[in-house]
Amino acid sequence: MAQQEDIFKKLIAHCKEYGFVFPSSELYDGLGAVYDYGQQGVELKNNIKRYWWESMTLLHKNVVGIDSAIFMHPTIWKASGHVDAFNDPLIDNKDSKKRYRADVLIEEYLAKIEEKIAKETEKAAQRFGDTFDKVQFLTTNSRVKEHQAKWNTVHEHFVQAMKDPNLEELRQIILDCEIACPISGSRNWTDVRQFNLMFSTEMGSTVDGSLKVYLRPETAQGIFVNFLNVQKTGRMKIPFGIAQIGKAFRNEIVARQFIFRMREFEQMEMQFFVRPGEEMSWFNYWKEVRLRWHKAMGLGDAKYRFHDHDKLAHYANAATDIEFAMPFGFKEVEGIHSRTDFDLSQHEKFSGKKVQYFDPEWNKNYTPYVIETSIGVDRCFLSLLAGSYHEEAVSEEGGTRVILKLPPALAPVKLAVLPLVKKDGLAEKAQEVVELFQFDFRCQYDEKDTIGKRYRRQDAIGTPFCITIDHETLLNNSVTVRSRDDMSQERISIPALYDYLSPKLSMKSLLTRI
RNA sequence: GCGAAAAUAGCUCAGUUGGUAGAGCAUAACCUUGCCAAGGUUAGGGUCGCGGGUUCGAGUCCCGUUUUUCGCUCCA
Repeated sequence: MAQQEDIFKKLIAHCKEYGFVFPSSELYDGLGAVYDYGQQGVELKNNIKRYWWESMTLLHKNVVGIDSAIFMHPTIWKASGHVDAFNDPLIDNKDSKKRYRADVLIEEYLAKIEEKIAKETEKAAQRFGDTFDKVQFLTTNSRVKEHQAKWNTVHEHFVQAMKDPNLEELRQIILDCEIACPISGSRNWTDVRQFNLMFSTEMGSTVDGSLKVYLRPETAQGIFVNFLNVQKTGRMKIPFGIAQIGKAFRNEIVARQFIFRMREFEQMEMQFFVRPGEEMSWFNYWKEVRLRWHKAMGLGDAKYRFHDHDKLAHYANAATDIEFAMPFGFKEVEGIHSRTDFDLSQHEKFSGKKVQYFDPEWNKNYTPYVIETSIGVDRCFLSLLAGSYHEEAVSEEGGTRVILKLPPALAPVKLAVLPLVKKDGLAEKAQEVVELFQFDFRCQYDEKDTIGKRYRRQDAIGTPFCITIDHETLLNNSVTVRSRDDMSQERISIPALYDYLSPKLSMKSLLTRI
């Protein structure tokens, strides 16, 4: 594990050194859990997105894409459950380090008082038997009246404090009632804080007339609210899917582990709409399809596994994660959820508009069920880097070769064109080769330093092939093609290069492996 | 959020009881060489994370703060 963490550190350093990922706003000491993609990183990231997009929209005739706005009507987040679920007032016990919902602690306290009253009543009922008058007992017994008074005061205070809600008042109630932590037994509490995981901002330029809008915490809702638009204008028949790639934002309390958990991140989501009752077979279908997509990248099948959820979210009736062997353990890269008809039903309820599908075969309307596949672009990016980073001992002096064994179709730079020497017209010849491929493959030209150094530089960014122009090139128009993974070389004539390289570098080569 | 550690050139680090900020690699230019890193010459690059305090004087001591890492906590 220590060795693994060491590799993780090297990976982060490598990302910065070679222009894959930079900490955001580094010039100003950085911004927590936000990162920028550099010149190599953006290419790799775009290639990942293209691989996903084409696998969804080209390989599945019934999957189409959209690109919805980040800003959405605020009520959408009420319907989805995000506003309520993300707004709890929380308080920490400093001794046990446990975190509680402040309102739950107070409610539990009130429930205890109610219990006490009930017990007193029960005891009295047993003592007096048939002559017991419950109403009279409750209004006259001094101990019960004391409990009742306490309950009333606290409850009134509580309701008042929850209105805005007033966090200081909530804490005061906890202190007044001498509520103790169930674990440590202490009353050493922090302030009550509200953790809202959604970022919000104001829409509209005047302060008074502005509307509070949220930065979407997931892209899925943009698909759900466009379900009818796409279904009707695209004449889509169930089953069909809608795919989307886009940014999402979560104000994480603890954001760690490099780009694994960021406050601003990118998702690739596909919502697949199916008939009620058929969701489980589609769930299993997409599980397998998605796993094959990951494995086709060739990082090693053993690095992936499913993790089925025991505890399901409120909207799901089945859920699994595809986990990848990150340097810090197996971690979720993609989630596959059977979301039932929860989201569409909620939007029907909150919008007041019918969100249903007329099935011509069944000859009736229904709310479709949804299978969701949701993958984090950044997590996929991280898994690719972690899975392709290799160090090889090469020379006797103890030198190591650092290689990113990226899938060739996803590599930021596909070809490096290198003149063996600058003089004798080799540099000019190399430029011709660069121009020959400029519309087909991303090429990098490099004439600086020895040829060995240049090979190493390309290895470090994962360039699959290096083309070297030497003196023989001028004689017979052939070049050497050097492979990244095994350093082997092959002599190919320039006119034959395209047919040699294209099958190895094209996106099609990757897509056909799924 | 709590606790611990760290922060000096692009990277890895050195910097003596507190006394003018260094090395290697990397980068750029030129010369030399040419198929798997580390030939020569020269140059650029740091208000030592930021702010305050102690001191004649702070990279060094003290306080605060920011960022990062680790552990706990949290996690649709």
